[in-house]
Amino acid sequence: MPCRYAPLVPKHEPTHDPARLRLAVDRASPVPLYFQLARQLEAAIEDGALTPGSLLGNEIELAARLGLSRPTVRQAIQTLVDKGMLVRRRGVGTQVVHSRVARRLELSSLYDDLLAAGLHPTTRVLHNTRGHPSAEAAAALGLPAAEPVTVVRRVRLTHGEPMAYLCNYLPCDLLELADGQLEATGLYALMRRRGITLHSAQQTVGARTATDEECGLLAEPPGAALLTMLRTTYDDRGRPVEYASHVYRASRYAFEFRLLVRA
Amino acid sequence: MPCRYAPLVPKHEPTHDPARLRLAVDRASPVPLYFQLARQLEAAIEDGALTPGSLLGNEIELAARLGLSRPTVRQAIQTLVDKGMLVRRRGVGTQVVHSRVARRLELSSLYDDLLAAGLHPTTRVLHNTRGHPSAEAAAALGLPAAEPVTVVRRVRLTHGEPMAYLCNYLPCDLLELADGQLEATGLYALMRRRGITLHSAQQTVGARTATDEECGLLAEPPGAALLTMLRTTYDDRGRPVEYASHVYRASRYAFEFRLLVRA
DNA sequence: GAGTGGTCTAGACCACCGT
DNA sequence: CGGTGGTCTAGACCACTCA
Repeated sequence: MPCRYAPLVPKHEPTHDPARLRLAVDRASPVPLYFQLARQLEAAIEDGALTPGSLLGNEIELAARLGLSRPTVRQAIQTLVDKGMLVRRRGVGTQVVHSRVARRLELSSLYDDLLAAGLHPTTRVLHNTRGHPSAEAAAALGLPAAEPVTVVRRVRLTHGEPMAYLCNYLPCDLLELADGQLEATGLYALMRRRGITLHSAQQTVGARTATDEECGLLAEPPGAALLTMLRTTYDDRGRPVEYASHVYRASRYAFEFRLLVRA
Repeated sequence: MPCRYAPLVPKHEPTHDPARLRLAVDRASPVPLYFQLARQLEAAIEDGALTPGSLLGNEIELAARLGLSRPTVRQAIQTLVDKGMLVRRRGVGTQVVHSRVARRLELSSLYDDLLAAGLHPTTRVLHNTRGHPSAEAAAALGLPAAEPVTVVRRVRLTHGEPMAYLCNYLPCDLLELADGQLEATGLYALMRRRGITLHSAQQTVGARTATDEECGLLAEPPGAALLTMLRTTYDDRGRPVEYASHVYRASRYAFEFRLLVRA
């Protein structure tokens, strides 16, 4: 058999007829119409009712079928295009992307990720006091080096096994952190609970060999490779709200994420 | 001095008057109006004409001043919100984000990144033949394990110093790769040149200690920590076009990127 | 209550794709 | 050439924030 790279969609025809999709919006609902439609299309793709490569049917017709205006339908489609689930081609149509990769792009909390993965995360608080930040931490937070900050050092475990060693620096009047809270949940959840809206983060991911102290904390043999992450997190006003220096056991953790090519 | 976390914008007033911004669109230009406006706002932010925290002025007025409709102005603003440069708040206004972090989110080519950083990247091709893929590579590309693929192994250097060891697997009828081309430029540039439109990628970043072979290729001492990346790249039709297994010298390379919290 | 962004409509013309 | 998405208009009403 020759080495072929056949297109996955030989013709631009819908695999299932998208006209048969059960789509309807509820105008009495407080949920925006474009959002209702986007959710239904997303569900149809995940259920397999809209198969990869199938065409969606043109926007005008879709709008007429649903009793919506075209801009509203476009807005719904756009949100899925932004998520990478649909692709638009002028003169062709809107097509469901083939790859079924997990969507992961948002700023995620390690605790929530582990919880969602069923890994029973727990936290051991080593340190939770005011202290002076390192030079990088002060610079990242935009504070003078003499200004004290909240310093939190934790070991994160899954099923009782150490997974990561987390150092975090926060402006000290941002929120109060009780040890009990830090053991019960993640830092981001505590920040959200205090009305802080996270907006973006700058991350640097690297690797190095573990120090003796880290080997002890993480139960790794001497000379083990660790995955490192430095992160500065900003709220929706653009204020830095956290500087983090984390190390992960490379034998038990890796970063997984998806990138979209921006237009 | 007490530990204060003063808001960076004491009052919601523009630091510079955005009404004085020199904004104008050219209706004769083939460039979309919303895009022209977005570019000008972006430039104003980067120049400092729009200072972090300043308000943009309401959309209605901005539209009137430019002779545009409000949806068009909204579209321009939305592109900058998506980039993380602006923040909208209902009842308040549209505000320039404070943090001046580099925007980096797109799927990037190592070669282009190094070139842009002035690091004079070069490539040594170790291997460029058809061969059988590993099980993971075949699975990632959606091909049977018996199907031969193009296997490319390269060492990437900067200023003559090894930086990374790159193994790539491609469907073999996707494109022809001459050694000379691989030495002169990056793989993504060659793919684009062949009309392949990259769309998204799934990446896994981890760490491990180097093997003896890798130490030799990368001029690292035994037991050195390496940064590893596995990547599957898809084109705009959703077809997998590349599976990559890269290792980077942790002493000379780290991944840097920015995350936005999705709404 | 005044002002803001969030949503929505019913049209219009253009640019690009494939046949 | 017909059909598709890309862009744009001139309004409208609502929800939220803040004084």
